[in-house]
Amino acid sequence: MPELPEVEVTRRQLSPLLVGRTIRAVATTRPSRFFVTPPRTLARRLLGRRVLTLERRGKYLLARLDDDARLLLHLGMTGQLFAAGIPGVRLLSSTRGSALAPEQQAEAFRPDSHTHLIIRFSDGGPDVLFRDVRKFGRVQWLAAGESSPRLDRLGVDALQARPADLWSATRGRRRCIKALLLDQSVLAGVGNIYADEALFLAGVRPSRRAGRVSRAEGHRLLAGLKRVLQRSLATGGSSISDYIQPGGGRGRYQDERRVYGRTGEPCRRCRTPIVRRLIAQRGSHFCPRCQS
DNA sequence: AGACTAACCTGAAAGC
DNA sequence: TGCTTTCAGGTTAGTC
Repeated sequence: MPELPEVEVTRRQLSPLLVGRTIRAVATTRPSRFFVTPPRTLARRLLGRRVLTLERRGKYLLARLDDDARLLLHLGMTGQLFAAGIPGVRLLSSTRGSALAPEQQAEAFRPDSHTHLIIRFSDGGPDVLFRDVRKFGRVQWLAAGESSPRLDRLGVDALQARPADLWSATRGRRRCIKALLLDQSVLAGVGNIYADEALFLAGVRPSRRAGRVSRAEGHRLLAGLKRVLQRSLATGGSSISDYIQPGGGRGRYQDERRVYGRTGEPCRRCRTPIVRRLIAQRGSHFCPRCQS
């Protein structure tokens, strides 16, 4: 699922497809929760606007427009932002990424019922598409100066966090450390995969009470978190379920996972089978021997 | 404060 | 084989 690295990879690849271009047409699917701003309103507001910047805040993407309005995007669980006409996207969007037949790889994506937003530009170049099978993603238009509770709630971006940020958030807290890591108001951008990976690197069980995490462990936790986030960024993110890059490529970080989705497989450090348990209402993976 | 639940959504996987 | 049930999870909202 898209977390900080996937969203940042998306931002980097989507930037040149958006920034500096003027919107000529907008096509959408029917109104749904996907559209925080109703599709017709959205289309009206975007028409004729030029995109000035594309930035990331936690798992959100924020496009600034030339009228000082902003377009807020969230990929949710299965969101895919990409350029139209690139080969193979439809097939790559299926889970598990089985091997593709060569003739299928050359097949270009055509908008389907899950393609909720299509943006066309005045330069006639490639369209930008937002596809989301489960519709957990969000699109919202923000007027100039309009605040957004979603954005305002976010804590420090996980890549910018300092040990003191995590330390102060854990002091005296009874909730488990995994829940705290997933709390976007504490560290923005962390999701299930990287929380589990970071906890493994720090040797801390996801079920441990946050207040019981020592200063040294907290330090290791944040260092481990940044390490896995940076490494994932460098490998193009994790293409575990539906994530694809705007250019159609797949990330490779899933090959480097230490615990996430490795239930029953041997721990890479001690060979003990990785355990999966429901913690903080999330599937949580850890090594029962390496993490305490 | 925070644990828990429901809701949203669909396709894959598991169950029968 | 084929139909049915379960499951996955980011975020918000609401209850206790």
